[in-house]
Amino acid sequence: MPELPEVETIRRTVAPRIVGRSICGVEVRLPRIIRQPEPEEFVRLIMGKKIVQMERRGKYLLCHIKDALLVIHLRMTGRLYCQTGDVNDRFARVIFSLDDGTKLVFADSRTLGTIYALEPNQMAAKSLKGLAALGPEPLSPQFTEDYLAASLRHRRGKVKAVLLDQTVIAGLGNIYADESLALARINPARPAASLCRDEVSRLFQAINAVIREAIQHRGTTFRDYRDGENRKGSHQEHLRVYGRRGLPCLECGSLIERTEVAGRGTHFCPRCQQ
DNA sequence: ACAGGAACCTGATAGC
DNA sequence: TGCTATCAGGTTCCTG
Repeated sequence: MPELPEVETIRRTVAPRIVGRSICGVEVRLPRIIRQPEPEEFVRLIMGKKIVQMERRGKYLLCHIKDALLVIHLRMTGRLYCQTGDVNDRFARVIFSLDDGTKLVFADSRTLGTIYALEPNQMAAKSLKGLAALGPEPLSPQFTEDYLAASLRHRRGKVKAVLLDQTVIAGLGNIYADESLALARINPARPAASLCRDEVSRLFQAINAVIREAIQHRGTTFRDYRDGENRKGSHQEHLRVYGRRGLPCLECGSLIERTEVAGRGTHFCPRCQQ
């Protein structure tokens, strides 16, 4: 499940291989991946254009192309990687050919991923709702302890639900929400508004630390995730609670439990996270 | 306005 | 062994 650290790792590995190149071919094997505009118009809009820059916002990848913006979201099982030669991947859904022979492959077993192309006027209008509504990035100056405190204070839901809300913080998903709460020693089911200032402070530090660590480890590969060169990450070797049901807590030895919170599988230490 | 849940999807896995 | 039901979770959409 690509979250911020995985998408950032993909950006870092893909960008050097595509920035400065021009798109000379687009093979759309599964048209419904292309959400906007219609696939034929999509191809016309980006064909022959030079890729100027690649950035990430939350879990979105933004390829700035001359006079257009290519937006990619990997959702659950999407992958984006570069290769040369024939594409044998049975899950390849859209393949961009570049003018140096590189192929940029969007592959997705579950086909929930989405690709958009925006024209300059739409880029200004922020026509993609989810992208336009994103909250601040962890590790950015806009994401402060005061902001997190305010975001939690006037919420009635559970703290984990707030962490998963992309309009509050951009880029956290199920893995890093659980990991952040574990490091902060806060129970995921706690009402968001019930956290005291010290807990908010710990959570703020934990989110930043977890995201920073995970980027350093080039993301978490549970099953599907691969970087832009089709390699696995290594952060799965450093997880505190996610996927560790029944295994001992690294702090206290209690067995990690798995429940459901905010409609998601949720992992926590019953002793450290009261 | 906000919270909660279903729908979208299909490969992997658990259970019979 | 082989089949079927269930699970996985990011986002959007719908309902209360």
